[in-house]
Amino acid sequence: MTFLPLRDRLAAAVRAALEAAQAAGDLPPFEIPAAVPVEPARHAAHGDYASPVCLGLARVVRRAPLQIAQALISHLPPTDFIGGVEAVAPGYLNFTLSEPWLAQQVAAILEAGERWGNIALGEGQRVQVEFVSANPTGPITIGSARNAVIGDTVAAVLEAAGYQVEREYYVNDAGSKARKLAVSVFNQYAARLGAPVMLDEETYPGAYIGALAETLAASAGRRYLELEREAALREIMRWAIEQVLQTVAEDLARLRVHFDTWRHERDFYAPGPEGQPSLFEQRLAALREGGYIVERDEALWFTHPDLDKDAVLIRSPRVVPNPEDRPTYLASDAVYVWDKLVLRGFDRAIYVWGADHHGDVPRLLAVTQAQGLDPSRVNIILYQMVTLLRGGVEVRMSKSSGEFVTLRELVDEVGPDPIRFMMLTRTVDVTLDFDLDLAIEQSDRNPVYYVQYAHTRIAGVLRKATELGLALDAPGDLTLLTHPSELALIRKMLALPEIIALAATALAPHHLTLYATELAALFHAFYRDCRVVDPEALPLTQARLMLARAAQTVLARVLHLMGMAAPERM
RNA sequence: GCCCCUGUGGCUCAAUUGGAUAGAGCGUUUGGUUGCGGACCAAAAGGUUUCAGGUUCAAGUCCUGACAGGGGUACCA
Repeated sequence: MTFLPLRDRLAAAVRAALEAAQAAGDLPPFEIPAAVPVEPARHAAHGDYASPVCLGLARVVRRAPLQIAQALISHLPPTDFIGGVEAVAPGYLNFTLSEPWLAQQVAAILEAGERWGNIALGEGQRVQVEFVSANPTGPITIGSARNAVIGDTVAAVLEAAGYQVEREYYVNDAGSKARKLAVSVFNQYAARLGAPVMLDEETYPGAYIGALAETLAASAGRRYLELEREAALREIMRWAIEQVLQTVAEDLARLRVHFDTWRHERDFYAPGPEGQPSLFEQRLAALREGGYIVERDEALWFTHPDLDKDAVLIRSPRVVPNPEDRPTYLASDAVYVWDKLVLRGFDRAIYVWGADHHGDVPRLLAVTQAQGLDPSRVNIILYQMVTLLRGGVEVRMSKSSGEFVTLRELVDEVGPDPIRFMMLTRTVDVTLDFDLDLAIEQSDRNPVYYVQYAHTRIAGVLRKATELGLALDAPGDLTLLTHPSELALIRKMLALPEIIALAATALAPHHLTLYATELAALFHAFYRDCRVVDPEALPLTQARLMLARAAQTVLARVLHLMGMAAPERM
């Protein structure tokens, strides 16, 4: 069950009016724009929606915008939802929704339930959202929390918008970071058993390394000391990464983030079945055939006219001892985008990257194009960094120094709801200060609880009604809903489909927090102005109970889209 | 140097992607319930959207150039 956003329905009506006016000779022939603009009115005096289409048409039609608007009004097709239209200087068409129609929509929302807001925008296209994908070399940090929340919420929004979505975590287990993890574990393992350590390689200092080494020593004894060094490292690497991934999955689950698939970079370099070349070798051959590979200083480079540099390294014997095993990230990116768009057949691939990776964007798009794929099928969400504030002071973090706040600590301290909400309050383009004290604080300064409180408050009203013996699902006379606060609440509930369209199109999940806050505010205003449970006025009570239930449903829907709980009590 | 993001009331941010009178929260000031949960609501003050040009019927939004803050610019990922 899907719904057409009201603005789309209005745009269709305006388009029909344009065509009818032309057919009737009231407007000269001209090409009607592909997209007829309609937007929510910013001021109540302008009605509910406004279309500036006539302003832009004035030149081609060679007539004053206001005249065009007036001509359109008489040709507007009859609809049940338009209550009034006005042509206003300098040429706007202002629409007011029909109030009786608005009141009836409460029933439609109740019938839709948590499907309210679903739209058909995606037309069933398959989209992969790949996010977090942090190096599996240690616990998830708070920096990845923003990534996780953005990715998961974008995925949820796209699902609501009619896409088939898969959530994927890309496991970087083929690079030097993975080796560093293996060496780190090996060294502490060896030290525990009194064996010499490898001093010539960098290691991670975190306490979790010690825990891994402890487990390894307990389960494997001296086995890895007796193995050839590189073979031991390879095995330890594989084992350690699986261990880390397990805790990564657990930590993210505490934030209510789950993945459908975990794709391992290493698989791109494994030989194919029956001695076929690896996926990487296959893609490398294709790129070479396209003339995108140059050889220089014993290394392979990717070159493309769209790059600002003349070439980017794709494989070199100097990166690491075993170049067959360990190419650069660009090599993997090339294989991976092919894997997504061709081998697994996604229509679109969405990447969620921290802004520190912005330099990689042109490379990924170039290497996509170089393989004959349309780069517009690749969308990269770049989000700015998070700074964690405690007591008003920035908490500096660095994984390589071992000083960081883990996601697990954060979730344990403040719970998933404040984290998810606060990570979504701003556009991805803005650096985010995460105020730990505010997140923990359970007061009216904390915006997180404002929305949840509205949901809780409705639950309280419904409990009260039940105590008085009222049936919550009894049909009420919705025509009794005429109070401005009632209608304002309904108007906002009806806007959900277009909010989802907006968030899905722009890949901008922050619109949800804004919408949820506005919806909550309108419920609170309704609650103040209109007593719901009134034994002296039972018909009105039944109608308002329907409205309250509908509002609760929409609030719950938005909270769930954001991955938050919709509590009955707080 | 080059690339990316940002600059909007005291503070933190929105603005449906180029539309009319730029909106919220926090903070400040002043009020509100002998009634469904006060984690609520109302009112007031507070703005030349960093600056200078340009495009357009229309610019916070697009273009050019400054200025300021952040990030990136490895044969790391």
